[in-house]
Amino acid sequence: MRQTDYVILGLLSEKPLSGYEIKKLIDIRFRFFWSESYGQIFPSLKRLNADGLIEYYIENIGGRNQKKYSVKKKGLDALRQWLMLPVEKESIRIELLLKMYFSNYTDNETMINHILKFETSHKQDMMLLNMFNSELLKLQEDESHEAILKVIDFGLKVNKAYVDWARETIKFLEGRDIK
Amino acid sequence: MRQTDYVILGLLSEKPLSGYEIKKLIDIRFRFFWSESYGQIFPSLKRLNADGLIEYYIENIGGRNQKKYSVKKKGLDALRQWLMLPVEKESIRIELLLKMYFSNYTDNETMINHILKFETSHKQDMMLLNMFNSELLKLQEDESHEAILKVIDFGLKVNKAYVDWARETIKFLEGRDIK
DNA sequence: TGGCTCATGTAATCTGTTACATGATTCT
DNA sequence: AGAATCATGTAACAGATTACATGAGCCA
Repeated sequence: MRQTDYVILGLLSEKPLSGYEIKKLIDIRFRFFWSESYGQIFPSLKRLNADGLIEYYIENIGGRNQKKYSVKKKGLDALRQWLMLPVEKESIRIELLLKMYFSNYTDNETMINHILKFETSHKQDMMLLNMFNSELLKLQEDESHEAILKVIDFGLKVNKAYVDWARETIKFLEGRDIK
Repeated sequence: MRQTDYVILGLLSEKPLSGYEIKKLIDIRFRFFWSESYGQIFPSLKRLNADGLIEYYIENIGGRNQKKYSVKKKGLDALRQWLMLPVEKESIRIELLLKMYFSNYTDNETMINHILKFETSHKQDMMLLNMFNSELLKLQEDESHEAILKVIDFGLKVNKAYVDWARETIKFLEGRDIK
């Protein structure tokens, strides 16, 4: 059992999904802290099914076939076990900071452009997070989306830090440019 | 040429280093945004040397042999080229957020403990960053450590966001506990 | 003397991405 | 008709970690 397996079990615990839908969900909801490729998702579904943690039925929506997977008791048990296990150290790789660190070997303009792209991309993320946030608040089902709201809040805080840093650093580099 | 190669070229551009020293530097200075294992570093040094981007001499310090690598012109050129290339999208995997997202399948106490560990670890990171920061300021060589200070500032901002979130979320979960 | 850190390195394994194949449906 | 999206899947490759091997000097 690897991390991909648990992400899938977790998502299926909400409602039955196809591999394709799982990929889309991860890309949208988890974009700022997780990612998976088809090359991970489909083999994982195959294994989980073979091991009796999930099952599927073929659903036909508008003449289109989908393999809808749902989680079985054994799968939920595995999910619960995993949730109690110590959290793996997060893995983070930010090439931009590497380039910033060694930036005395390039010019200000290059670095400013790199950071501008970074800023734009994370402003985008913040917008998406804000949208997702207000959608959840609208539902107001009293049913605990609280945990999810906390995850969104994490994203907003961290992305704000990113964007703030980018702004300040661009200003700093521009200021140095004039001299 | 992969990312590991450029990290090494960048570090060697400051001063000659052994593979062992490179590993230590990355673990300490880059800990909050990068990591490399020996299984990446040593083969990379071998390749870079074979391709004429770096060279080495054996240094004997206190009877202990070290292969000190230094970067050659071809290596610096490669570094400069890479700095101008578009920045790779950062890759981030935070298992804690996955567990938070699915936390309705476990109890508050478990989650609080997970988050406490996270908080402690990132407070530690902040302390290290602050130390590194004041050391650099002391040097005050006027020689531009500015870029490095900016990298540290990034770390401080992001880790502060982590710790703030952790504090708030623990409070929230504890509050829910009493009810 | 035994354990720790220094120091270099590799092989096996695992993880993850990319590119491709296939085919149906929907949209323009 | 042709392009885009839906949908499932795999093989090849690339990237990265882990565990191990080896050996020397340092410290208690």
